[in-house]
Amino acid sequence: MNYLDLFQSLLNCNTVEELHATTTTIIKQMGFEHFLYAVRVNVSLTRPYHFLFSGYPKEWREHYELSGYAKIDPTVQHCAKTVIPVIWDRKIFNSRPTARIMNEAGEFGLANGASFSVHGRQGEAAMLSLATSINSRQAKQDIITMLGTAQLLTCYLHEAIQRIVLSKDSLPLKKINLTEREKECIIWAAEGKTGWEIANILKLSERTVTFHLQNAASKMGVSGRQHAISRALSMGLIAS
Amino acid sequence: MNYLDLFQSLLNCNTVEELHATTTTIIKQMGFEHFLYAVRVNVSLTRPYHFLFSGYPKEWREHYELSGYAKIDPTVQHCAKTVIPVIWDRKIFNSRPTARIMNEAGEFGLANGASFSVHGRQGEAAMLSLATSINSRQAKQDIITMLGTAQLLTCYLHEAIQRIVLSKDSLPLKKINLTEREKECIIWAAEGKTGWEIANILKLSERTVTFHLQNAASKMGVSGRQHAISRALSMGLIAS
DNA sequence: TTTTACCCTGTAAGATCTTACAGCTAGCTA
DNA sequence: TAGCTAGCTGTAAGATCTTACAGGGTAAAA
Repeated sequence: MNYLDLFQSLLNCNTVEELHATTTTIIKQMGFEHFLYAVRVNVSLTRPYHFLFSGYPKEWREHYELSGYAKIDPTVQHCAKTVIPVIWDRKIFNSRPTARIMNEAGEFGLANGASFSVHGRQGEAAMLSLATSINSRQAKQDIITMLGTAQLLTCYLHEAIQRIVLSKDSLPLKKINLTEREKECIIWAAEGKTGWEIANILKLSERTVTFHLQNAASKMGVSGRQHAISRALSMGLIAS
Repeated sequence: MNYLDLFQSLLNCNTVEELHATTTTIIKQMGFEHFLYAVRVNVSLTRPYHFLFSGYPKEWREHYELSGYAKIDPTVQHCAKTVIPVIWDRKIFNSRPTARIMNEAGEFGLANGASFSVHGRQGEAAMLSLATSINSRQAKQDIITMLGTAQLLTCYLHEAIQRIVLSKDSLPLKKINLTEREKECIIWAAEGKTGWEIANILKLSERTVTFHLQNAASKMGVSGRQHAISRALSMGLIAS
């Protein structure tokens, strides 16, 4: 089967609902029953934006949320640390409370599965979990066989979410266009240069540097150089 | 064939040489002949750190470098923009100068291939290109079939590079441990708060806030709040 | 017991940033 | 021609940061 065409179809979705339906179809063809995609965007460090795209049983999601499992879930911690996937296993859920998560998940139809990590160029951190209720040696083997395809799905799904959800106006990654000068000034400010130094580097007056930094800050809806620097960095506005 | 075990072996490599040999073996089993992995780490915005891990013909690398192709290479631009892979094709290399790149690459044994993108949680941006000299319809089809596996390889290779190269002392991502207080202070400073405001938020004296920010800055080898903020952000030191 | 890491606080001079006021040029498009 | 965007510059008061000096504490590890 050619999964590539299927994955491409994710990019043609225009609404979250459409994307949900397409994703559901795809993961079923891959032999999974449930999926959960979650992404965190550091628009603000203290109030990051979270988006959840769930194909999990609603009851399990609620229980998971109420129990605060996200804080101790080993798959979440794994995906926060590395870019390689993790296959659900007793070796991973090895402590008392985490083993409980796994057992309870099994009761809700999430017996076997794997979690995949993907990061975007603007610092978004996302993970996709795929699960099946079948609990057999063969099911585990099937997951291993599917690992590459699933990792690829993760990339495509993230790209689709990025386009549909994260890039829309009034949403975290909405396009802010900094001018060249503004970027230059922010970059040098981020390197610890003073206004006077930046003026020398760019052959401008110090006043002009201040001016550009103010403009950049107001475009990003923040006030102050430090805030401007952090916003520009965490939103990937000045990446080379 | 179970590629997972092969990929896991990448993580057991201890030197770059060992990793190179293992990678070469793997990509050959996958039906490719050449590979090129490149990563950029934003230790500094104006002087980012680059690491190249090449299984490309030396002559082609030199020619590519001398010609400044990196600036216009569509695969590089693609990987900088998205997290999904791109298969080399005339549709991608569609302008006069880029078509030339593709033709010349073919002469050096890089006729068909694909490029994969991966980002790390510390903001590293990496790409892996895999290529074969075979130029047939079947070769293209084989690449499509291998796309998932290759994307997974990209993740594992990046993780291995991260461990062997990027995390070593005196190298860009060497471990810097900020204390909780230092992180808190930096985070609030990055949110645009003044020293006095941070003091109020954290129930400290303003002097103490200054103190922690200075400590954090000196740990990171920078001077000034703005520099500290940008370094902490771009090195992922304060990610939640 | 000494060392180490972490945490906390004060004063004060001088450098730097913020924000208010104000005005100029050039190129492009409607 | 008018309106727009981007770029550029000046002055000045007051807020904020930097850096120098100084000092205090707890808790865990060696």
